[in-house]
Amino acid sequence: MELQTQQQLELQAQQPTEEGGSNQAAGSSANTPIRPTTIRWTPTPAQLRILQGLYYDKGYKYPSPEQIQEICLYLKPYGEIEDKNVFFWFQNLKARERLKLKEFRNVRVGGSLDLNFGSTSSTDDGRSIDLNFGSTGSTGDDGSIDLTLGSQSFMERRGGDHQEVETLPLFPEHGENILGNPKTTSEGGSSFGYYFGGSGGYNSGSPVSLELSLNPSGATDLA
Amino acid sequence: MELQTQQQLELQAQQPTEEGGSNQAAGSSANTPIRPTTIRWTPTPAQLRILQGLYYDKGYKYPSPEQIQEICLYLKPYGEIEDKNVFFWFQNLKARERLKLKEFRNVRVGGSLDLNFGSTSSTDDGRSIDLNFGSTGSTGDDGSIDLTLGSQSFMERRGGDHQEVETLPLFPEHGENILGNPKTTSEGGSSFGYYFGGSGGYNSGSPVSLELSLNPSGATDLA
DNA sequence: TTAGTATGAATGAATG
DNA sequence: CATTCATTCATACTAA
Repeated sequence: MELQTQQQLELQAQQPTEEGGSNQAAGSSANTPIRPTTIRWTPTPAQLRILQGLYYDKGYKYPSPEQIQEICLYLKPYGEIEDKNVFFWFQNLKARERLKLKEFRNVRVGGSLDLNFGSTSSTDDGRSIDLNFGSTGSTGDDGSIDLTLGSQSFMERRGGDHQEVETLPLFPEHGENILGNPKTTSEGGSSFGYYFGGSGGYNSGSPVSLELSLNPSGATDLA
Repeated sequence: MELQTQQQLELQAQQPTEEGGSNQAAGSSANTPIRPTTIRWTPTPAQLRILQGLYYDKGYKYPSPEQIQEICLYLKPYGEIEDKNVFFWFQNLKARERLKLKEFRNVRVGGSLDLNFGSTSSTDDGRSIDLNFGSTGSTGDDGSIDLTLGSQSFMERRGGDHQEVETLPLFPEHGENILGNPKTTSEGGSSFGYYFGGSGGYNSGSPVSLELSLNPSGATDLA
């Protein structure tokens, strides 16, 4: 892999997230006699299947918090799970797919590099998660390199591969009001656009004489 | 009910990150061919403590741009930092706290999760896990959701230990705070229990009167 | 055992 | 303010 000098100079205690590690779905499957010493959540096969089904089959790429919760609740019977697990699961899956696509493109340009996808090493039997790349438009290998991704606004916005897959009847929970002109958010608050813009004095009449009274009792603040 | 074994495992804290060594020293240097260490800002422990102290202890949830600058200036000696870092930090913390709370509040789930994707199931894949959930209150455990939301869910703060923020020597304890809610949490440091000021922006001209006394001794930042 | 990989978790950054 | 992207760390799991 493209493992670069992975140096961790600044390490921020990333830590435990006191969550019960108990997994082992109370579910039906009797397999997966995993050790009960799981710190982080590990989706049970059933949960995984369902999640993947939602993502791939149903096309739920961007579940809202409400949906996340529903999914979580639904998955509860299949094993210990929390909202954040679902949340992260979707986040990660999206991120990794995007990652792969990006690498794929790079590889293609470079010439022929070996990339070994697949081999998901899925201990599970059934479902094979096939990652279908080249979802964006043509994907024809006719040699025409069409990186029609550019022309993003001003700043470079990452891959513009938003799903927009299809309009499937998602959760019948509540109709999302799709306003044609959702520009109703009154801005002007703390958008801090001036940080980037760098222009404008923005010295509005907010003379908050904010004074930090610090008692630097020991700058070399021992950790 | 899913009774998760609350096994508080002893987490080894990797390594005590020295705060003094501010990362990303690049920038000042003319041109370091070396790989720029860490593109994005990573708060040093000291900075983190201070920020958390401001947020939790003092209750600064909506720092004005001016305040942000002050904070940033104050944090400078503790490591490389910019205004936008502070801004983002507060934004993110607020957003995530809110999300966290949202999950709690949201106890109302229709339970009508419409995921009927039993497609590849074929006739029988060996597993007897029913993937058909209907909102029709099936007697199964899927339809009936137990609203056992007693435990913390979704994005809990990392690390059970909230660090020793309480001994924040800086920041005068003025009874006044930006939003008027002197949470003044005790040593607990639990962050819950905030009120929503509304999306109207913070109160300009906040009564905060901190005194800025930058300690010129940038010794912390060992060169 | 160690190494490598897959992936959960966390968070800074950014956009609308 | 909400949502999402990107990057990184930490760990579960598998292979050599």
